[in-house]
Amino acid sequence: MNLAQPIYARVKDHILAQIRSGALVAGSRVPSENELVSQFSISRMTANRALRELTADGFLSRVPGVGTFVREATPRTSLIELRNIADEIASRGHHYSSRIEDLREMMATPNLIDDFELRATTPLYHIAIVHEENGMPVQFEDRYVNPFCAPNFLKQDFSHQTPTAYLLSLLPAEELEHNVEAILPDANQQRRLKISSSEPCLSLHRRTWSGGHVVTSATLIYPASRYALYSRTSLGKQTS
Amino acid sequence: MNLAQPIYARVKDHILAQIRSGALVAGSRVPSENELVSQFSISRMTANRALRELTADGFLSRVPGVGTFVREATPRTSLIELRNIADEIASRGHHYSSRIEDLREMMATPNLIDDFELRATTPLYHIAIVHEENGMPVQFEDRYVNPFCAPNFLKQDFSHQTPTAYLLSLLPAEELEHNVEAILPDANQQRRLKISSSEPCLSLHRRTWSGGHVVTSATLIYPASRYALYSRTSLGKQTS
DNA sequence: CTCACTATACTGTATATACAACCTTATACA
DNA sequence: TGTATAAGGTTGTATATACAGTATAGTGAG
Repeated sequence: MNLAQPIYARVKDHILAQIRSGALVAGSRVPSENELVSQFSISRMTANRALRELTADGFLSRVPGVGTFVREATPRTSLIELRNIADEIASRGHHYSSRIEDLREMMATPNLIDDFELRATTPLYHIAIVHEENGMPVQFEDRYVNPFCAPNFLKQDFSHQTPTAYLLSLLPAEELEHNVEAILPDANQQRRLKISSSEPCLSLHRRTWSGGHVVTSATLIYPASRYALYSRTSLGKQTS
Repeated sequence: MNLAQPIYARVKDHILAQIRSGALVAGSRVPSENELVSQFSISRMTANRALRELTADGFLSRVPGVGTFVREATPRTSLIELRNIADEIASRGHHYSSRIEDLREMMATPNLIDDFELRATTPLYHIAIVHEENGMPVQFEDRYVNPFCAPNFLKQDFSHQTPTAYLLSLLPAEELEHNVEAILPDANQQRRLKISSSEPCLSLHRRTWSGGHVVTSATLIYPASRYALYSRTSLGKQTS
């Protein structure tokens, strides 16, 4: 990928890494712009940009004349946690199985170039897999993976480990994007999920970031009669 | 209002106003940094900041060597935030209207007793309202409200303030529960949302807690063709 | 006509500089 | 002691400048 990362992005990563590692906890003071200037031998405008963007992203809070501080961990929880469907099914005491329909390398289409925030077409890995609960299809997973982030993806045995579980074991998910739609299944989806054309489905599109890269982009199809998405969230504090 | 607004913010507002007014539509080219320099007699760094922040906010898309363009306005609802649909529609520069179909007191049914964690049947307030964007129905809201938490609910004028906005102004949301399903609309929903029986819809059921009570329980129906649910989440720390 | 090259425009980043506004602390003065 | 003032550090904004990378249009050679 991009080894020549911009300086301000390296400063952002440095501070984010300290937050994630626990070296900087909520309320901690982060280095001032002038201190960053000395530490990294950069100009104050570059330090300013790094801190300003981290503030816009919700990680920091700045007070003129005082300093910059780590914000309370945002009370936002993803509606859909990154849960492993195999574990989920096992936790209900049911039997999990899967059927892999496709597993190969392919070139990124224009849509995928957008999805992965690429500049030009590159090879991507693709997997299509049907997840089954007691032999009944409950989810169709259509996933693309960035080879840069998971070069050995194609060599994995996905009959014993789901793609989600494998990717999570490789890289921490730092950012998630979800898009949920209601759809009617097309012919292929009807066949895969053994449902009729009149049964609506949830289409959950998820992108996952790690280290500034889009690691994977997946579309998960759930038949409405067999699945719903659920979340319960406590909001520690009210955001302004 | 801040009368002494920074220059870059004025430039942002100027471009946003053009997008909202329709002078700039999706795909339109917005002035280049150098053109903004001439128009506003500012430095290129200031123009760059305005365009860069509008891009980060999702309004613009920039291509090095080519130009800056207005992005497709995707009507997306955050999955997790409690956003006001009227504000959301207004932020797209569209006209919000609503049609109230029901507003009255009623006795809790067994299902509602469960929903509100009650022990016996009690009076509840009910509102049924169709939200419209530029005259087109985009959401049907079927909401029950705990009179204990909002005793004056029935006296409000919900043509000028949505139920969500009113309840949020009364009480902070401390806990949220979401349940998302894909459904096919029944006859009533087809009529209300002006859709066909074969158009799938998202059904979002939300319960909101405050002060240990269930304040409100609402079912929101979105036609699939007009709405999708969206969320993007930064994970400061890794969740299990 | 085709291909390679060039000029141009645009975005992206980085720096040095400047000034304003804000807050805290130390100092001087009454 | 109490108060006003000054100093220094911090964020916030704005500018001028520079160079790199990318895409496109045009130009000229073959």
